Amino acid sequence: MAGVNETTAAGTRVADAVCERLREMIFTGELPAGARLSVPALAERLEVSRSPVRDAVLRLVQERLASEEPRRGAVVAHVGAAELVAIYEVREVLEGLAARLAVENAGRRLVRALQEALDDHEAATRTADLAASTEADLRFHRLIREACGNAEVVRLLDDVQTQVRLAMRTTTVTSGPRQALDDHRAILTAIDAGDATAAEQAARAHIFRLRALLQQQAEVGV
Amino acid sequence: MAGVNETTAAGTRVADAVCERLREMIFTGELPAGARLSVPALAERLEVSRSPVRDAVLRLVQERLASEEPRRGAVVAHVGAAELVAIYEVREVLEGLAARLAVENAGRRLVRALQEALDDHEAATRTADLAASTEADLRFHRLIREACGNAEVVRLLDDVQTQVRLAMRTTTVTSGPRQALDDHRAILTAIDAGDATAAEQAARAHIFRLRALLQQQAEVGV
DNA sequence: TGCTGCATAATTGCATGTAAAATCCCGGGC
DNA sequence: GCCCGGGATTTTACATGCAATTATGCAGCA
Repeated sequence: MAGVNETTAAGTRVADAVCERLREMIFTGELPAGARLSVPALAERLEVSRSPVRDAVLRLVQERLASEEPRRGAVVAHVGAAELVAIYEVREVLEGLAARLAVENAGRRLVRALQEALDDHEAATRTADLAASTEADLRFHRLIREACGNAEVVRLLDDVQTQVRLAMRTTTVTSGPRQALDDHRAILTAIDAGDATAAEQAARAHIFRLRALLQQQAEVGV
Repeated sequence: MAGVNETTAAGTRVADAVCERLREMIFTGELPAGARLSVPALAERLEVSRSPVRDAVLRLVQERLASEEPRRGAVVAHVGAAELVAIYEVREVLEGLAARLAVENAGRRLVRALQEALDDHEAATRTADLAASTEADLRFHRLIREACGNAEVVRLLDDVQTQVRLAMRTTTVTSGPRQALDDHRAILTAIDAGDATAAEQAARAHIFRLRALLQQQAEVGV
């Protein structure tokens, strides 16, 4: 029942399924930050042998969802407020770059998709639908980075998002939804106008404000 | 003889030694881009069993020194001109960020170390000592990123440098040494003046020019 | 109660066996 | 000459065994 009961799709390795399952367990909190990732224990729990579990845990370490010390095993990584701030400093310039490149590479279709995400976001905020609001927010950012035409940027921002998700499990971060909407509108306006520099500035300003909020909340938390 | 003849230091795993040895083989060209990383063959060559070799190859894949397709093994990654340009777009904003943070965090000691690196770079350029010139160049950039106080930035720029080194094995990139010196002087001047914005701009402009050179050479190559 | 030291148990990291799949080699057909 | 198909060979990915190391539990002592 608790096994890796995936429909073994073509070319699927057990290690991939285990890795995905472990990610899920981490993000749902089933494996909280600091939990030991014992290979034999997980192998029994997931009803597979130790080899694919070992591979999966090593991958999680590489992805920094887990941290390890040699000969002492791996534990679910803990992303603290300080690390999150550092990540947001990086995110600021990467989102700025993505917005600039998106203007240079993309066309009307992007603008329409962004407008739609923004409308959904607005509607979800009005009805206080947190899940839909978060989804539309994430979609807005994903549309921009996937339109930027730079695979490195996409990969790095995906990593950033993963780390942020992990941090959310321990650090509470409530970004003001109204501010985010205003920021997104400014970004869309710049992209719509074809102004790459303005888009970069607006995207950076957006993340800058989120980071300021983070730091503020971290200080209160301390 | 060809084995992993490391002095097995405390806490050292065989897999670590193998990973380091494989990196070395990749960067020296002993394993050229596209070469298959056959686990049994490497295990025999390095005189270890297949397990640590497997772990090492998986890590190289995660580091993107190798690429793999499921069930078809891994090969040494090939970083083409297009990928390198994408990497330099990212590098531009990251070096800019590092320079800005360095101004905000560091003090006189950084300025002195940078001045020294710049002097060495200048001297090496005058005597046409390519190795010393490259070393001083790399040192200048390393000093800045390690002074920035953001572990994420350091890690990402280290990754960038690794990818660039890998690309150098296939793509020839000769950056104009005089331009680099001028750029570095401008960066140092801004840092010395404590002007974070100017430092960010100067660092970005430096990488921007390197990227323009890359694109130019790539076009000639095509 | 709280700490120390030892025996037990569990885990890590490496070695090796194996089925299924991919690659390679080579002769035959067009 | 060039492409296709079939069998031998290699390789991958998983399973499992094992020694060294580390964590754990527990008795004894202050």
